[in-house]
Amino acid sequence: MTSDHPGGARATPDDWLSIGEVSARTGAAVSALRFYEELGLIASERDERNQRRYPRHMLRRVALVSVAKRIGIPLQDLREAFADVPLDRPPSHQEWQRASRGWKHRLEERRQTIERLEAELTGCIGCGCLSMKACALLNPGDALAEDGAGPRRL
Amino acid sequence: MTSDHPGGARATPDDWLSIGEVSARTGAAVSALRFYEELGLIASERDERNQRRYPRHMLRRVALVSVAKRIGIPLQDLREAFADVPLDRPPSHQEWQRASRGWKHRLEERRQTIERLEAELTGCIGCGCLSMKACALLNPGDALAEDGAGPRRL
DNA sequence: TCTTGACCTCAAGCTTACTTGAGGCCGTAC
DNA sequence: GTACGGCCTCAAGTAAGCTTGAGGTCAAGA
Repeated sequence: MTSDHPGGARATPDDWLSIGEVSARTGAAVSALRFYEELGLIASERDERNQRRYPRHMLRRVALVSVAKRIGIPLQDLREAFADVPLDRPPSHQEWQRASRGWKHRLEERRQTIERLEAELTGCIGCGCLSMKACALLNPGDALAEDGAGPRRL
Repeated sequence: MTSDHPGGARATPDDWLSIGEVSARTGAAVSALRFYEELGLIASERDERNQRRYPRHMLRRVALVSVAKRIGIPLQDLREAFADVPLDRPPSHQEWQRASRGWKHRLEERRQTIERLEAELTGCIGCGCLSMKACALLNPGDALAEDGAGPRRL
């Protein structure tokens, strides 16, 4: 999708990127790209020399993978989130939007978790974390240590 | 744990938690706790039967480890961030504060990364991500794809 | 007395996310 | 023509973060 509308054909030669080009432009290692392909996270076609050729829209997928990696979300989750976005053609605006929204939701969750932790840690800084019972960091939402541990030195 | 204040000594028997107790109260698996100890992230003493005994303040360290894990920050980073906080005694208010602040900073960075990504993804949703050049997601701060890929539709 | 449960060690195994290495093809530059 | 760079495959290795398994100790309950 690069040149202007040569009209018609979906892919003129220039539309395709080699694995090295994709690597250079996304920052992902060549070996990582091959690996992502194995996982079905991205896809490529082959040229007459059996070399991978990537359509431009694949850059976006690679970027998503890098993002997931950067913030520690498992690639498997990414796969699920973008399962409905086609790999074999540029996704439609709508397809992309739908998946993006789900993914954004995922990011929001992640951010909120961190925000909560930040707040808790701020509390801990304030209290010096000497009050173990009150420390939210110590009681992460679920298993509250409430077995009457008795007084701690304050 | 559990009984109240037998008073005085820094460590009356009741002040110490078994590995099973720590596991129950932090949610970390027993095997994980042993692993964290190997890494030097937490520490324990032994009782007369060679079983691990954890001082209460260790719960906080375990909580920190769980947090790091939850948000995908490598344990090695945690180790560095809390390197100056002693393992062999309850950290002083000051020691804890200093390390906590560094760690909070780390959390903030993480959150900001995610916020940026969220914003970028929102942009992508808005634009349908058809404009590759403008897509921040595709150009994560560094390697900009500026090789004159020519106009894209839209 | 025997069993059960909680703990111990050490070694091996597993998952995720890749990297590295060996061996080989092809096209271009010197 | 040969060296080089970029690509290919397949297998093995690596690092992080644990879990699982084998084999053993000890104390308390039926």
